[in-house]
Amino acid sequence: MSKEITSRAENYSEWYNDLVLKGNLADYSAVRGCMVIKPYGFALWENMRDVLDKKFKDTGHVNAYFPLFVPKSLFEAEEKNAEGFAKECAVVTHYRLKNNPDEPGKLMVDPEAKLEEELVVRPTSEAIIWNTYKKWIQSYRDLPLLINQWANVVRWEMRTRLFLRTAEFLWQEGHTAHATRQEAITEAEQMINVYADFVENYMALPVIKGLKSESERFAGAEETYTIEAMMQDGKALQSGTSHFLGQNFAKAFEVTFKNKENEEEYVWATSWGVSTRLIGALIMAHSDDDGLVMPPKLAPHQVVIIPFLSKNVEETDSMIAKANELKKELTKLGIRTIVDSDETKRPGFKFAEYELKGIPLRVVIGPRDLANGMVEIARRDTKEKAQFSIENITQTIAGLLDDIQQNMFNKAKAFREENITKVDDFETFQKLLDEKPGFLLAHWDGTAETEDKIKELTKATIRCIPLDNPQEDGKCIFTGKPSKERVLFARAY
RNA sequence: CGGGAUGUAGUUCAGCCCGGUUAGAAUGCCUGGUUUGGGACCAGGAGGUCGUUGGUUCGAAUCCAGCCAUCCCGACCA
Repeated sequence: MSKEITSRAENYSEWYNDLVLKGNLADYSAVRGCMVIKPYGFALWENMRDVLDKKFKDTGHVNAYFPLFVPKSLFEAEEKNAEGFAKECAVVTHYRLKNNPDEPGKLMVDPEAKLEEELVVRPTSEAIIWNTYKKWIQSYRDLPLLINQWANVVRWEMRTRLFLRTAEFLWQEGHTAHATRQEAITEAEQMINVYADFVENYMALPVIKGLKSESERFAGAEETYTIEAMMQDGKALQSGTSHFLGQNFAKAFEVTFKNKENEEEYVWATSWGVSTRLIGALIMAHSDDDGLVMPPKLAPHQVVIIPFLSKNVEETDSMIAKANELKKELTKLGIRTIVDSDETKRPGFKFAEYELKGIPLRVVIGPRDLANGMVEIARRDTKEKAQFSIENITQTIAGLLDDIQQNMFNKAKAFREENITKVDDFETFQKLLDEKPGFLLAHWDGTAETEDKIKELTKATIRCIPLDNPQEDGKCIFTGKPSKERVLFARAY
């Protein structure tokens, strides 16, 4: 009532904004293009971060932290990388303010305090990190160097959207150095697999792994691996990337090592990252017109217990005691549980509120059911309500959480399968994009010109060349030239 | 960076076209009471230098100009 959500059918992007704002994940700030991540949204990010961080450590990586500022001379060292990001860099030019003599009480940039060299606020950290690696790497014995950092970066985007594209965002960036080309490629592949595993098994969102075409590749990379997920409006969202950087950065920053034969060699590099954008993906993939739907494995709260309260103080106290007792048992099993015994809010209000927040399970403890040894459990994903015996209730709840996790994945996967189409002529290709948004598998002649033209005409881009792609002879959908495999096209966020 | 819009109570907005005593509503908040199995009701109360600077005027939320900020749609991008 007080928190009306725009329906998906009515306006998909307003629906998305409503969920973020009314679901208490984030808020607009006074800073252009920058959002405030609220406690509920940050708790979600922390859960994602914890899982990923463990996966990184399990694959041999360690965390470190590098500076926010990159001197311009370092930033420009790797030309392609610099060129790719130049248009969206925030730059620090001064280090001091002073009182404005013309406007008392106001401050102005002190022209005396101009920096000798401008500092770029990192849009990504390759430059500062490779400048550091130069000092750290001398011998093959120093390799591989496997470092990750959790950080914020700034990209001065023209147009921003909560979580999907903000001027400042949080992410992790792994930067590794290797002795051989093959080892670096193996690392880049390993990390895209780590991401795919995370997104599929924790976010309950199926992804397509693939390689970026040359024009979609990361600036400075030889090869970019990507995972692409489908949102409920059929658009693609790039959810994570892992780059094989070749020796580009090693050469730009002169990072060399002595191999066992005492020969000087440039090191091989990778970098890989995922950002708070994943939160946007999670929202758009699973939520409905009643609010957020959180996958149990990442939900800040997995279970909310609502005891029914009445005028009968004794009865109310016993309901609250039961609720707290259950919470204790669930917490012991590692299930994140909250109890809402707020007497000033009616149940209906609470139901709506927790549905909006997307809490996977709602357990209602009331005198009526309890008399029969039952509690009511409602699941957020299907909206089903049912009575369950209070005996073994913790097992029941644990089982339901697993079931929801699996169901959400299956549902998202079924939706994706329904909306992937093989297309063999351009007319159908265009028609489908407008009438039935989704992913299109089509033949492409492999040239950037064709890719550009298709993009210009349809706004669809090549999301990736899927890994393990079946090889089949065909003709480019646009030019008719021969092609060996289909690539994935879609409109994207 | 082009196009569109907005800025008034914590929030969403009305009032502005056609200037005039004390700037309204809903919701939220506080107090008291009745309620509580799907977004309760009654009564009382607090809360605004109308984004900002300047101009016109006897008088500006309202008219004019500048500035600032935010949102939406495009192009660009994780």
